Amino acid sequence: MKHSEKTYLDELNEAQRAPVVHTDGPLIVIAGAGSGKTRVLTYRIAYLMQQGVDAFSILALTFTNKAAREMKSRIAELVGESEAKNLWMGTFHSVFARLLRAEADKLGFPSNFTIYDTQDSDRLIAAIIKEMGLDKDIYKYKQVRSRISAFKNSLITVKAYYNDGDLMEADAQARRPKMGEIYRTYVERCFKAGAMDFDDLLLRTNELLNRFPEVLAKYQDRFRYLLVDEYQDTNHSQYLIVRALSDRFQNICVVGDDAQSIYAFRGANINNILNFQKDYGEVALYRLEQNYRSTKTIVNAANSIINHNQNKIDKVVWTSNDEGEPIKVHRLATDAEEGRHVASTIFEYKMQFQKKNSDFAILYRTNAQSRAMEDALRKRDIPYRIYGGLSFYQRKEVKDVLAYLRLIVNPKDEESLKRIINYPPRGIGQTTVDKLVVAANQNNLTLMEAIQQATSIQLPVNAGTLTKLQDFVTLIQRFQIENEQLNAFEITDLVTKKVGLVQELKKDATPEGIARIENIEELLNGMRDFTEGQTEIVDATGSLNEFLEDVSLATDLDKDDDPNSDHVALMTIHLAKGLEFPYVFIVGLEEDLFPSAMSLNTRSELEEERRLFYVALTRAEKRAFLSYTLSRYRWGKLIDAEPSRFIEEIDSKYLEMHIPKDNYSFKPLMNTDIFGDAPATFKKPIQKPIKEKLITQPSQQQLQKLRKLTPVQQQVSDTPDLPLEVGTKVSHDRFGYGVVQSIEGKGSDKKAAIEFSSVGVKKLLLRFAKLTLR
DNA sequence: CCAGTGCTGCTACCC
DNA sequence: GCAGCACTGG
Repeated sequence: MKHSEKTYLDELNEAQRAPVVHTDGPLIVIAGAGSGKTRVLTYRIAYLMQQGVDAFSILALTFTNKAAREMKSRIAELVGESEAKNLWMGTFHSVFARLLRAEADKLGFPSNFTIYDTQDSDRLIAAIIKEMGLDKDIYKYKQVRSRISAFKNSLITVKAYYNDGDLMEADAQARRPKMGEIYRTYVERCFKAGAMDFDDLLLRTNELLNRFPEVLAKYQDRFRYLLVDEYQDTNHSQYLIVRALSDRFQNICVVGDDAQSIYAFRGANINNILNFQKDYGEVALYRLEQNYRSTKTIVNAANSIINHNQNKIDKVVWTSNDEGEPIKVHRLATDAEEGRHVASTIFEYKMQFQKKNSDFAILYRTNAQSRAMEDALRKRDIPYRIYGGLSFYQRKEVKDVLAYLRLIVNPKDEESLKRIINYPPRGIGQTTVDKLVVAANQNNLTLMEAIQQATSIQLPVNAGTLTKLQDFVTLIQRFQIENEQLNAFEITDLVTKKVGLVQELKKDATPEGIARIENIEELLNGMRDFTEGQTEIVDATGSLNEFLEDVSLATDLDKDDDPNSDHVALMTIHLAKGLEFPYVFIVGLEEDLFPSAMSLNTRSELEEERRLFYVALTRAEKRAFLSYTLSRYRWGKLIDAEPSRFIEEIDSKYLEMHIPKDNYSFKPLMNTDIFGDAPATFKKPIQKPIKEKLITQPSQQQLQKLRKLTPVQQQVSDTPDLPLEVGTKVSHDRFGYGVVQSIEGKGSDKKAAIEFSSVGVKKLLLRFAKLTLR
């Protein structure tokens, strides 16, 4: 069903409508959190199309593939599916990967080039450092990789590096004078392997547009309308691409929020948004300041945080929503306690207000914090899903399968070959691979070619090894022939069976081993869905090529949720950008964790952490819960923690503090200053006399401690956090086994109707009933 | 060449 | 607390 133009413009407020109907020329939309910025982008595209702009000439760059998909399907609702299909929409990386495949030959790359992920890059860099005989303790591959990445994101090519005395000097000072050589070798090897890393997708696009004016002209002419979401998070390389493409028509609309810029660490340049008005002439500026997402309390609390930053564009985010509930702040003794507290609060809210699991999100600064949360949720039988972390496609067993597929598609791929040439073991060891690499480099061949020409280049291996190598090449070549006839699913199925990957994994009967086999099965299922899903799209073939492209740029967030599953979401704050949840827990609000210890050196880094906190808080619609601990496990050790400065930065009138007095005793004596000053860890803590609603039932803490001692059967009591809900199976001393039918009342009056197999339904006052879970 | 063991470094985030 | 890697003995 097509909406008429009027209908959907009516769905926007005045501030939102203005940038939607301002079709031509450069414009910037500064959009506060929750102000409907996605809506503006979506409707703007729909509006352009209704004004007669061809879908083919619109390019929209989003921050995640998921955002692109959602926007596209919404546009399809507005203007029709067949039209929306022709839009170019996606992340910078996926859009320009596609463009590069079309133009790859100009840069000397095969059109089916492989995309190296971070791990591939790391392995290649580590190999190069080793081959060059450098000290791996000085040349740490991760540091080298991130430096190379920084070069690329600033458009510093190898040549530019060698022309820049300061850069070389800096590396020499850092005792890494060979940095340039590593960089050069890395670029050469990627090129020879027909591979691009993530940064190359942007760097090579710039190269393409700079070196080939006719290519630039072609795409300038094609993409007459550009839209860029999350513009505050673009890096220099992305900025230059946008700049180049929009240069001719200048119909460019960028949307962003400087207060939500959280990716400077990976090269994002906040100046891109701050300087937009200088970069283009006659820029129209629109502000979206009304927040539709959150309560007044949350919006104002968030404002009070961000006001501590110096570097910002002035804007006032406001809302006409309800006042809402104060933000709760809890102090817990340990990370495990924090987990239990979060889990029981979720449980309590679910019971009291009939909430779904998906109404809750737990946000943390680092992935490592998920464990304590998981443990607690699992004990409470609360379904959850962890987003991010090690993504599915990065798991070892999955990458092994993918390496076969990548090698079939692109036999030059060095990293994939090295990964699987002896997996499953086929008698080709490290020594042989080392010889192969040397021979390939000396003769300027790919590894695969070096094997094929082993005799003529006099590869120094014995006859047995040579046969094994040649058998491997034959295996891959057979697959290549098969691949011409088969779709992605069929070829993968064939590979896993023929190579015996699953048999190899079956040797390991541990739960981890079984999980690995299941992952491979899941990969196959995913591929089946992919191939079947592709049949509707005209120019898609369901080929392995396309699948691998999708996979290398997929993120964990992109994986569709099963619509039937209802779970609590666990993720880092970075990942939560752009999302919203009724109830949000922000955990681990401790100095050195959040703000991260690595951010404390400069003001700008600290300000980025603060923006990160702003992003976290503004995810919440109804209520936010903050917590911190007095000690937590980090790197396997229990370390002391002090409350994050960010808590103090929130205007205290929005807070409700829950600081139990008793768990001061958890502080080790060591931390008391022997000279009698206040303990150093409590530098002006959070005990200022705020509208304190201290916990009225001290039993809660005690109970949690009690539970810790009796983990087998939890004693049910009258605390609001008891894990009882309709359907809970319980056991009673006298009546035996039963199932909870309904719950009424609260506090000490809470009753449950329980159906016992022996005596039928009984209504019990939970204060007295001695129930245990079973 | 391979399997088992000990050591290291990580935990800041993502396409 | 764990994963990935290097080293070593068979």
